[in-house]
Amino acid sequence: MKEKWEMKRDEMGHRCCGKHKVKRGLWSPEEDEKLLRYITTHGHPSWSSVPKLAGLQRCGKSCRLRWINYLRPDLKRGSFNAEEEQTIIDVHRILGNKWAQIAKHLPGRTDNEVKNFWNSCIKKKLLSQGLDPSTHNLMPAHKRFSSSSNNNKSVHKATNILKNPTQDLDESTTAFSITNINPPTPTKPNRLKSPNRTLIPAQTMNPINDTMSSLLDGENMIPDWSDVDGMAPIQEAPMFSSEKAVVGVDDDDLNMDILFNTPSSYTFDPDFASIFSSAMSIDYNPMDDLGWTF
DNA sequence: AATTGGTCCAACCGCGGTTTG
DNA sequence: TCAAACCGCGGTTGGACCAAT
Repeated sequence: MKEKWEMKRDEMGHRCCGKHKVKRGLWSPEEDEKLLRYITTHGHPSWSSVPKLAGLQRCGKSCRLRWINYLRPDLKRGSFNAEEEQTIIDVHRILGNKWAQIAKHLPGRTDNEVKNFWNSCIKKKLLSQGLDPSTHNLMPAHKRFSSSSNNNKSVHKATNILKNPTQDLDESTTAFSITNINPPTPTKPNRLKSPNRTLIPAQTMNPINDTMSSLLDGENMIPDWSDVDGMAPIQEAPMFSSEKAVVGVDDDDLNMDILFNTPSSYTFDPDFASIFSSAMSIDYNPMDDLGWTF
């Protein structure tokens, strides 16, 4: 049973489209075809005029959304890979819920897709690791580790390392895994809701070091945060080589391990307070990262 | 086989910023 | 200068799907 306001809304159409009665809900293949054909032929100088010109009973907003999130030819389909996931986590840590900005670092992905992936997968993963998804800080003790004893083990180990950096660490072994707490969760393949949905094979994605390196000024390797909004995706993944501590991304299980002398994605000053600041500080401020040397 | 509860994703809503007349 | 129209974004929701019971 519909509420009165809902019936009025349906009768009147979208708020954004005023008096025109428009179709809502899932798009049919016929509608997709009409929109696709129109936009590939004419472009979309004005979204508000697209539905009329394309012969669709939809509002311009709905057409725009359908194009951006589904019909655009450059869209990538399928599950997010480990590198994409790490990119999202890292950029989110810097930008927060700026899904559109985050999506710019993931070619072929939409803000909606990133947002859904965050809410359905990454958020839970961080929570299960005792990390606050909004701040990426370690949550207070009473809020975390309620479900996993492994988490406690990892943090205890990290705490020990912090107290005594030389203990447990050598130059070739993984000393501490920040996220190696839960087994890797295989991402489900996208369900094929729309009848004409096609899956495009995953392409090589920008690894996280692309994202982070784009924040750095070339010569001094100092983060240029002023350009965060304008960051363009970078195609090639520069490989840092350094004797400093390295936080890398494990492709197999998306674990971020702190390694030594391993060419990987990030290099940090071997000041352990800095290395572990993101994982260990409850009052952690993302801008603390500025103290890191890359 | 039917039911139920959880997950995931496509699409909608509403707001704020920008453009236009 | 201002109001209306437009656009883009983030938050939210509805419902399809799936697994457990």
